[in-house]
Amino acid sequence: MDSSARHSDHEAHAGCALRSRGDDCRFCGVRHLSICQALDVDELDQLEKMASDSVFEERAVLFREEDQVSSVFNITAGVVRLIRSLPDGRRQVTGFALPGDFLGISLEKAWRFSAEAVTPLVACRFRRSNFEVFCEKNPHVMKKMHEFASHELNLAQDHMVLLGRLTAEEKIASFLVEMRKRWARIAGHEPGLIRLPMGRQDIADYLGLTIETVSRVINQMQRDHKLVIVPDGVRFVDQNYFDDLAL
Amino acid sequence: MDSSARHSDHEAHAGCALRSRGDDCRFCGVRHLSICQALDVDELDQLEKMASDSVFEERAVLFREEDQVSSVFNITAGVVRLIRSLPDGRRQVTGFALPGDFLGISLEKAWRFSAEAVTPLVACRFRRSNFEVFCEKNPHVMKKMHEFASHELNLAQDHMVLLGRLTAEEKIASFLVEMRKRWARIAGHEPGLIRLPMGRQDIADYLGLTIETVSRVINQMQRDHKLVIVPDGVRFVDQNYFDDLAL
DNA sequence: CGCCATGTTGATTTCTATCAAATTGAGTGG
DNA sequence: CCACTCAATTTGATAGAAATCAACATGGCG
Repeated sequence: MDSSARHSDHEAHAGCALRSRGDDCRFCGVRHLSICQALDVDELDQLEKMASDSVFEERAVLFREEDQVSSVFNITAGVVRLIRSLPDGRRQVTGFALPGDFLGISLEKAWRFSAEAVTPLVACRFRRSNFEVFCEKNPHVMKKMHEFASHELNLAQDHMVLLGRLTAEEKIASFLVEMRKRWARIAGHEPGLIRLPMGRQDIADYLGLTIETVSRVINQMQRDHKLVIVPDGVRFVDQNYFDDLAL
Repeated sequence: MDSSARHSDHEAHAGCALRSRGDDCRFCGVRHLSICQALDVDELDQLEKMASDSVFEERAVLFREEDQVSSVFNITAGVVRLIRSLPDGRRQVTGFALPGDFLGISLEKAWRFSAEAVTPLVACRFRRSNFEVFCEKNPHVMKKMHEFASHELNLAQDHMVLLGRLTAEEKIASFLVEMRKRWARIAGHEPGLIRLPMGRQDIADYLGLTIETVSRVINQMQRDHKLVIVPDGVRFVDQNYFDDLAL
């Protein structure tokens, strides 16, 4: 859609060295992480005809809770926050979508959460109606969708334990370990730097804490020489400390 | 399998007037609520050959976290608690399975949570290997499975908001409203009595609270004439109060 | 250089957990 | 039928973790 999506400056902002899909699914940097890993060359061809690259600025809204699901997205580069809001303004961030993650797994008519770009974003976009037909015509794509949904469900249950039963310190440690694992999977190796492109408020809303508590706990961890805070993220100093605390 | 499953005393204990599957899926009391609603007469026949009624006593363990998934279950009568435990004994109840609910939607090799009977229980049991083949041979069964998983995912996100952002009072109100809705769907009408077959500790572990807080909040609601506590459940007095507080 | 959003730090409050004890109630056996 | 037992629940007193309220610092950007 927008060829600037492939420019390296976008990728740098997105906190991810992966290329966007560009014009050819076969060269897609996130294919091995995404729903597309299930597809053979022929299916990939079909899918490519339906796909368009879509670029969003930081803070852009991809869709809002209650909106009709007219498109589904495969994140190519950048980070998205998924938000459920209460009428009085309280927010729960139910997850962060990273490169390779898919938005629209549920095939329901309306979104049940909002999605906002945390960083500049590139996403592979499909019209929902086309995508649904594609799924129903390819049983093993449907199965892969179901596997993704099952995986999401497990992650959601992990997160319930975190929200319901962990202390603030354990929540932060679990979050940092989770981010380290997810970036490692994307990069293909354990990164020295744990990138945290989302702000403190987003982390707080993800962990069921306040921004002050998030700030205090992370800064206390630095004072205790468990990590160092660096621009755009943190670096673990005492790996064991985190592995012991994390869920 | 065990014909005593259909005796009325079991059903009374199970807190549900529904009949078990018995020998014939066509007469199953929870069919319209369950995965089986998607099946035509022929598929129902195939499924019936794979099914066996399975009875559990109160407190019986259906399976534990990490166990191989050798069977999947469709709850016919009674209530199950789904539990994730931390090494130090902290527990999070991730959900309660009621009649019509399916355990084993994810088709992974190992369970990610434990399941224990809260009441005497009747479940329709399938060997996992058979069931998986059945799903893959019937694309619209796979689709129905995926719809169930998507629905679970939405419920999980609702629960994240509850755990992360609601006060104790709001959590209790939301829980009671949730139980009222779920029993209403099963009974086919709004019940006067909201059945709570699970103990206070289970409710606490579901809501991320302590047993003392659950007890205090419910009893305070009674003192404030918002509800009355009755054997096996509660009865709403001030419906508006709950609708206003609930998520 | 100064503005505004974001993040940090400090003081205090509040909600819920914790610790402790009393009460209820279902099931058991005399 | 009633006393007894044990688990579940309720209630009370206190402690503690995180929220709230309030400045203050930082840092990117026009």
